[in-house]
Amino acid sequence: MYGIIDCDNCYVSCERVFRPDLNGKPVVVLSNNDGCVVARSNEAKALGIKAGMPYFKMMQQWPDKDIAVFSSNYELYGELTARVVDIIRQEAPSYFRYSIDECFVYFPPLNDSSLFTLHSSLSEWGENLHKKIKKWVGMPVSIGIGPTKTLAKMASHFAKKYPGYHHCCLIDSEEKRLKALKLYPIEEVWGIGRRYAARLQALGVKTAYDFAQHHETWVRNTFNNIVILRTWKELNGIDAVPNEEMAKKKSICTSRSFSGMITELDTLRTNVANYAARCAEKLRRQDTVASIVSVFLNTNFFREDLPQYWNFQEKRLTVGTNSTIDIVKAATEVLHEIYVPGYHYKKAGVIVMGISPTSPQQLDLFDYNAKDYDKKKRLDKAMDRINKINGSETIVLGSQQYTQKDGKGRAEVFANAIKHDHRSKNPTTRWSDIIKLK
DNA sequence: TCTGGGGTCCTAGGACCC
DNA sequence: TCTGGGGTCCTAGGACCC
Repeated sequence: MYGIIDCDNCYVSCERVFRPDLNGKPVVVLSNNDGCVVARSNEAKALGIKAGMPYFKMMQQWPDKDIAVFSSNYELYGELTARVVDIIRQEAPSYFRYSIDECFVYFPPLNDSSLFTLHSSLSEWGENLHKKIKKWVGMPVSIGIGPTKTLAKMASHFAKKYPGYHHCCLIDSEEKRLKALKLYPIEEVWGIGRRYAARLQALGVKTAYDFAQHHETWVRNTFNNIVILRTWKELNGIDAVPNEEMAKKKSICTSRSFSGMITELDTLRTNVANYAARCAEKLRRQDTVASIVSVFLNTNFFREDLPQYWNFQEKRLTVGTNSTIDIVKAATEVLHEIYVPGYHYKKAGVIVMGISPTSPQQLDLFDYNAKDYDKKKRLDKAMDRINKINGSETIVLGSQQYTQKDGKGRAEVFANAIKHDHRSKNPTTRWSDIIKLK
């Protein structure tokens, strides 16, 4: 059996941990630059606020509503969800984290597990886990349990929707499985996206049950696609979606939209240097190196009145690296190749690929600077440590600093202007934000 | 005025190998 | 008249997920 633990309205719930006064009120969390709505409380959903809706449109549509608005604060969300995972680790025989707000657990056959000497049933296990996470972290979760991951996901939606389940829904019989399938719209099935849903509906498939009832040959012939076939099997109770071993990432991307638009190469270069440095940090955190560094650049697609430009290029390195200096250098070189003056740029990003383990590493026989490998490694280690203790970007490369000329032509450093007008504090990660009790 | 930021997997087709 | 049989690797594009 599989279980999935899913944080309810994750980002909103994180914000409410330190703002209990917002319980029961409409709350939304925005994307970077306060662009779109990415998380909504149940009250906000009830108002009709859609996921992905631009913030300015929400304000136009509900100008007078008392809606609490937060800029995204990933430092806070990352820390609180890590606490949730810590509890799951203690309570589950084995688990794998699927996303920032979801975690799968795997239950071995019943008689093999001592877990069930403590809990008489799986649903009791789930209800207790919910209580513990709510009490210890303040995060509400929904738990679904079923014979396949797809059915567990389905169960978690029922747990979310119907209070009668006490936050945990269990599909452990043929009768329950069929009942759940009949109540479940096809477009909400895990693995069925917009395109497949439209095709299926056109073929008369409205519910998960309609789909599961079709013969395997029909699915094969209609879609000729192994992914959707797995989903069909899972709905029929056959374990088919491979368990991800939480492998190391095969590509790592850091990209941002700018709050305004950028025309100057210098400013783009500073941004790209920062994204590259973030990629290097992410590589080091999973103990890997990359041998391909790529950069993309685009103008504002929403501005049809302006000329449009998009480009992407990569640089292949002889030796895989996770050194901030190396990756920033490579990214900067690529940027110079794709930058064309005269356009108003809205977004840039760095993607590193060709990822392999840090060791064993093939070095370059003909590289005269080989002695620098060690130096750079120690430098990165020192920087990572400082940034971990004192907060990210406490120490950066010079090329990462945003500067502008003052009246006398001297460079002044300033903070990068990603818009975060409604950002909450970080009481769990910043000394300056610690909550004072009276 | 204002529109996010990450990832994965599969398939078809082309280039190449013996 | 007749023109084999088996592979691998890479890339682009399309689908999906959160």
